[in-house]
Amino acid sequence: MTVITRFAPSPTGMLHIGGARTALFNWCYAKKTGGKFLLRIEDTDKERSTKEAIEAIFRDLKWLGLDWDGDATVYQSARAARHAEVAHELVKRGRAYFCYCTPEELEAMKAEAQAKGEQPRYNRMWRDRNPSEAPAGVKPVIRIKAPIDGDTVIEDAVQGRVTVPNSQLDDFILLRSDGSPTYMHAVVVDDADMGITHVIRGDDHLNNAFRQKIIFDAMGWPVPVFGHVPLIHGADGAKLSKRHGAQSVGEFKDMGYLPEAVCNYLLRLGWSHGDDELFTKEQAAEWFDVNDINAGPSRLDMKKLDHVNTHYMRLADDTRLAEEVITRNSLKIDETHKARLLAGIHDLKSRAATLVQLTSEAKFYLVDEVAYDEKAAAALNDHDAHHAMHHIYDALARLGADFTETAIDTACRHIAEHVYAGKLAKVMMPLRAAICGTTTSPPLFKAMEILGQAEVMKRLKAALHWMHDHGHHHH
RNA sequence: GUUCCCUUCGUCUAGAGGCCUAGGACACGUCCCUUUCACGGAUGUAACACGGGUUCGAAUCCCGUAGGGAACGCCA
Repeated sequence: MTVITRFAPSPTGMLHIGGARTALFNWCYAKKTGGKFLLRIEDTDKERSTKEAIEAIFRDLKWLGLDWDGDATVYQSARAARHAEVAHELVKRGRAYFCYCTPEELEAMKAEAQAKGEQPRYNRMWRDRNPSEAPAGVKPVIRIKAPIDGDTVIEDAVQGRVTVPNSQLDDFILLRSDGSPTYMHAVVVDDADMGITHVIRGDDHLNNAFRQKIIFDAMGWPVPVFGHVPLIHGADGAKLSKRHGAQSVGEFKDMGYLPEAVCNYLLRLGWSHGDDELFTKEQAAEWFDVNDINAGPSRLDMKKLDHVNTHYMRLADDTRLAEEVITRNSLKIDETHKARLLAGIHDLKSRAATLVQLTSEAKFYLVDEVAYDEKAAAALNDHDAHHAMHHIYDALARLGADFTETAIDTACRHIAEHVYAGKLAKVMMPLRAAICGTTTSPPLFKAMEILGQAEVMKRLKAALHWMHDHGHHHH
């Protein structure tokens, strides 16, 4: 039997991080078993479904590298006729029936149940009643004949055996009075028609699984293997929501996380293969088993995501990262800037946790005039610094064609040795501030070599002017 | 309210009755390296929710309790 899994998002919003993980699990399982991974858009809620959301789902899945099989994506809304057909077939087989209750009657039923402290449930008044007794002018719905006695049991691949007494399940609606299918019904018909063998989804659907099994059974269709994955929570343990910051894949992308890092992190959240921490989704697919998904919920830990991302930043190709930096910048960038950036990116990428950080730390390669941040300004606004800067300027000017990392290093250490009793920091602090406008940077001498002598001397001169204008230069 | 699910360091987790003095990763502390910040290396703090069973032996099996979550629509 070929394994067929699916991801079935409803396009009512952006692709959620939890949804992405579900997709990842389904993708991995299909890959592992040599099966298929299908995509179905559950757009039966016409009020809330949007074209933008559908496109965002495609975009984000592709960004994550999750390719789906099948000639075309299945749109649930396009299958309404088939859903209705199955519902009527069920009536014909005596497994479902028309119900002519009005919304008012249902409301009364609910109120009565609540008054008695019971769960609001349909009282099955039309289950065995002859349709000839139907009131005129009421369009019926179709309800399933749910079993009345016994238990319904699901062997869940994640949660284990789950049993619910049938007394808890009522005759829920399959087809609305306007002829449209309910979600519960549409899902089953689609999963059956698509040949889905394994349903891996959020555990908010665990309760639905019982109801869905009833439909599968009524049609005599094989019930797929269910695996209900616990939801991802925020750092405080509450359900992920807007106040936790990012929750959609697009937001993680904007925050500068690499797709391979997001995949790795998400896969490791709630699933494990021993102590393995860093792996590609292809590697995970080889290891993957639904049984290894954890039954308990997990929390999003941005610090750990940062760590995973740091790992993949280092592995990432220089050109790719340079392009990311350029597109994330609003600066006017020419060929000289690009060449500097490409030469400097290697040292830069091992220091940044995200593309956003990388972009910010690469900025000094891309500007023509350095702006000093607060700490850099403080470092320059200093008597010794001004003194040192003159020494540096003179020494570097003498370097001429030998403006290499090594030569610069030697020159700076020479100054430190002879003027500052060997304290190299006395030279480095103002120099870094002048070149980068910050108090942190990648290895500075190398960066200076990349910038080139002309650019460096220009920046040193600018720093000297700045120091002059800011007064603390009496020596 | 009813039903269902969950519970190992702060977080993600390993763990399938003896391999557990409970392991790894992130975070945090200390030290080393160092031109800064990182990285890296070393090292340390830190958990089986609670209470009963079963067993020679329980993080692991069973039952309760507490806490957390989910579902109960002519929403998906």
